[in-house]
Amino acid sequence: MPTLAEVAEKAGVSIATVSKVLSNTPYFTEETRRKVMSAVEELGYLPNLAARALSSGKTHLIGVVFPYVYEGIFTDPLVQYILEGVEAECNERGYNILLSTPRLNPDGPDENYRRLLRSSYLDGIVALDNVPLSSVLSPDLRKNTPAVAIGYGDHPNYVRSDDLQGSTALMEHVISLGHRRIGILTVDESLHYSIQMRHVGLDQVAEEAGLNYAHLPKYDRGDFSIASGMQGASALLEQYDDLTALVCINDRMALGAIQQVQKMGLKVPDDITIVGYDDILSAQLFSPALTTIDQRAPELGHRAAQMLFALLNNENPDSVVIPTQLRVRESSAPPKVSRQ
Amino acid sequence: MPTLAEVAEKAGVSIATVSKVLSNTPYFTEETRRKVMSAVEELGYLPNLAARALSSGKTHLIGVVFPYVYEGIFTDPLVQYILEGVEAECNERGYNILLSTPRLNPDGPDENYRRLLRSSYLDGIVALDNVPLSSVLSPDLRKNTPAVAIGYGDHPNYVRSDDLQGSTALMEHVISLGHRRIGILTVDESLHYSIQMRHVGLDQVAEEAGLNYAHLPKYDRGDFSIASGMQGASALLEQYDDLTALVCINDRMALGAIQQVQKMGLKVPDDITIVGYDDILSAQLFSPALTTIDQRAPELGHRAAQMLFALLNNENPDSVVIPTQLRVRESSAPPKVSRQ
DNA sequence: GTATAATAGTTAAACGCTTAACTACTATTT
DNA sequence: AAATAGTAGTTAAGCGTTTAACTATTATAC
Repeated sequence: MPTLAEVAEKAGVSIATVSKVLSNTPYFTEETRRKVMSAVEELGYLPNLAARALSSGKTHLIGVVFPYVYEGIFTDPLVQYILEGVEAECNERGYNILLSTPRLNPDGPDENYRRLLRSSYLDGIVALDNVPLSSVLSPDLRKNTPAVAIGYGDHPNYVRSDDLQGSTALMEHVISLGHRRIGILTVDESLHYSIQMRHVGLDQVAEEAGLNYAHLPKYDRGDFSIASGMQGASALLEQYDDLTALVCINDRMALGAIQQVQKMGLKVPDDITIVGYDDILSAQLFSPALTTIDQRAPELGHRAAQMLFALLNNENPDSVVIPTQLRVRESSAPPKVSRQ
Repeated sequence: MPTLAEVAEKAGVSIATVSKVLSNTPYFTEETRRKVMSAVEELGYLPNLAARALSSGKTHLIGVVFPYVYEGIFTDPLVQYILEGVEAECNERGYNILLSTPRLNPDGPDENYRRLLRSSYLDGIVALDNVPLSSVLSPDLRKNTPAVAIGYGDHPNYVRSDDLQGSTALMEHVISLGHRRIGILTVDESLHYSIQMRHVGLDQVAEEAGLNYAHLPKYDRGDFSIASGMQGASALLEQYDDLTALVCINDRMALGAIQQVQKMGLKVPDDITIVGYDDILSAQLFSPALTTIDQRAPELGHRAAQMLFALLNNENPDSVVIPTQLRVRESSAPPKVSRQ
């Protein structure tokens, strides 16, 4: 690959002049520009990005971080949409994306990841940070690099989906339909801040309606998967056969639950209401179509990236909470009089 | 950030010695190692990756490239699985992923992307390269960097899904059920090599069964979306109301087609058979569950990455064609006698 | 007891760029 | 006409590594 020096020689100027022309720093003539550009053209010169990074301290690389919280993390719709949003913003500004998916150990994210972050090789970071046990953006890790968190970690700059408002709307919907015997299908809440927030929302609405949330039948050994939704529904209904509604912490578990109760001979929503959270593609396509919460994930990625670039621009952007949208579809209905 | 020089000073040795210790290059005493390591520890030294890249010529960065062929490219299941497979392999070897999603213009991928590739900043590239109009891995672009293509571009090293075998199996399934009046829902084949291959498979099997493929009713203005599947089904059935089967070029169009024919009062599969290609999550969950082709996308990513690392290791890996698997589900059945 | 080889460490060049500091010249101001 | 400011370009230092070439010391061979 040709270097600045070769271009300079061919153009008959110094390498500083070439650098100036290429970076449009003032003080050169049109004549010089032409000489330089035609030398660049002829040689097919391209700047060496490593050298540029070393010299300028800027890599034009944005880290996008998703902790590896479960197998198949890239099939998580949240991940897809965030990636899409961040990519769009970066592409527009000529930045590249370095994708990192650290494995989480009890003592923090993996070594490679920690080195990467602390080495300040990245110009900025957007991280999905919702795992209480091990933050991918702890103060120690992010101190060298501007960062935006998507989630509930304790960061100065964050973008969040309004899980409280979403779960509130979901539970209000179910209760306003007339349901009182409600089962909850969820996961270990220590896994996720946003799940914790959803619980808070469910709890508040339940209490307001005179239900003791802590005493509602609960299956909390799910892992977000369809299979664990089936298991959960099966376990709950075996023990509490009078439930008229199942509120699920995500769509995949809800879809599993629907399949399971149908297998058990119940009709959704006639015999039992089932609702989810996320509004994945299958939620609309499934029969019955799933009542769920759209957390508008594409927005999360866009806003997070915009905030990061504002930060890089030395502005002081405000953190953002993005409201969700209840999608009422076919899987929820008032309880049957006979089972009520 | 502390540098090698500071570590060297603190440890009382030269920077070359520190470098040797850190890279485990022979010829230092245990005593020296201890001094160096404790200096590293105390200062919290981390290598400057830009400097390392400049000096060594290796960035430890693998480019993963998906051309931006349509909006929402990251929700494409193929993309997700490939990303997942490549990430797993890179993570294991301590490489990072640079994600690039070039926009395609008639005269090639966008400028930024071309500069990135030709600048040889990446140690290697895995690219989804299936767009005839504009390769993201043309000889000109990849000449500086080892690369593996996923797709049908003319590359020395590639991984492909066996679209010919997949489409053959799909069409054989439909025809062996007894269907003769078959409609095809597809997209402009100039968009995609793998779509072209699927057409070839459908064609061969049709001809073998005595059907003239070119004369089969065809809707080819789809764009992979559910909506275009609905449109296509509607358009075809309006003109040819005696069709007993619709073969769709991907699952999302197939799911759209099913919804459309149901809306028109037809039952799937009783009145009409509909099959897809891809085996996305919704294909299993949909009711009726979709008969389709599983192209085992996770394998594509894994194999491509393995091949790339073999290349980096100066081996001569063979290109790979990965067989697909027919998934027979509920949406296909023999034609009704009355409509046959 | 000398030649040879192996070990331990240092020096300094190289990677290719950015940019502060400088020179030299021309144009403007007073 | 001298002082000042602006323009065009050069020189050289610096970014933080890696690594080839070197020196110095110690061990081994004969």
